[in-house]
Amino acid sequence: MDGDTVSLSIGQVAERTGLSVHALRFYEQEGVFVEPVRRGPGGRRVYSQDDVDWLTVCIILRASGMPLPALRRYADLVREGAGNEEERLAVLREHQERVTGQIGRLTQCLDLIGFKVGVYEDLLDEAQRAVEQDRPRPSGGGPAPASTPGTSA
Amino acid sequence: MDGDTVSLSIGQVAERTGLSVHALRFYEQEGVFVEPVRRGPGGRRVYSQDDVDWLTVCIILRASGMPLPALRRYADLVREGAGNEEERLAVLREHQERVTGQIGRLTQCLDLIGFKVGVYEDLLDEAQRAVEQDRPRPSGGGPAPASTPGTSA
DNA sequence: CTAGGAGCTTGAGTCGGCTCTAGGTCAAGC
DNA sequence: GCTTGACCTAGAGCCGACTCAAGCTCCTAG
Repeated sequence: MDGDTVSLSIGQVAERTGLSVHALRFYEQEGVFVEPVRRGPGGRRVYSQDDVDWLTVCIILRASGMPLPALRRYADLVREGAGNEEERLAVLREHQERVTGQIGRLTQCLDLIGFKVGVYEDLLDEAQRAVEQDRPRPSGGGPAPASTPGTSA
Repeated sequence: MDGDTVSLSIGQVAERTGLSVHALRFYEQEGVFVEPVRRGPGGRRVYSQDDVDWLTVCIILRASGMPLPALRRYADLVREGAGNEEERLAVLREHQERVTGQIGRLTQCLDLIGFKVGVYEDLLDEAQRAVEQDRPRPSGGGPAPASTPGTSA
């Protein structure tokens, strides 16, 4: 790999990961990196391609809701080296389940939202049709909207 | 409906919605309710079945990541009464897209996680097979795990 | 030689969404 | 009369994950 041949400043890493320089320093402090971040002249951080690759994974895990402590734990295990693959797997599996569950819950919510969107679309469609036919909407006898917040709002 | 016939204390509502009494008071303060919560003797809150139904919707919207301000806006529109259905629809559609996007992103993340889980499973499978055959694992020549954090860790 | 820009550290501030505390009212039961 | 328990208000505190500010060191260009 070319992990050794590239060396990036914090600004460059921020640019290509989308993380802020603040977040990068924060992550370092939180022990998210596998290797301690190297330092160049003047104490400046020097990142390798491997660091960026690792960050890419981290970003994905974070984006899917893995809490920082779990991420740190995972980094700890990787840092320890070979021999703890079961534990790494456990961390990943736990997160996998979290995400699967979350997707399931969101999908359920989406059903309800879709249903309500449909209700309002129908409502507006009808109103629109009434207008187009130059037939004033019945204002007293029709189905009264918003009378039962739980189902119609 | 039986919205008028039931009247519940804050504790009962907490019990049947799963929200805490704190959260209920907080939501009220944040303007999440459509009707101002009625008060009984001694200034105690009295909730109707409609309130509980509305809360059920709120819980689903919150669970799918709708921010409180959006929820309040939606409640505001419903409170205003008929005539603003387009706006309600807009709020719902916006949220619908948020959720769809979120599910998409989570699904992508899940792909990567599944991939990594698979890698570790294979790794451990192999190790297990080696042990069962009473054949000591090669410790120097095999594929070295964790050498490229981005893909193997 | 000085101004700008990127980086450094430490520590404080922010935001969303609750959660908890303090101090008080009220009704029921012993 | 006293305790208990559910409720009230106002306001403080907490958690996670950043984000920002102050005050410093460098290096480079004009």
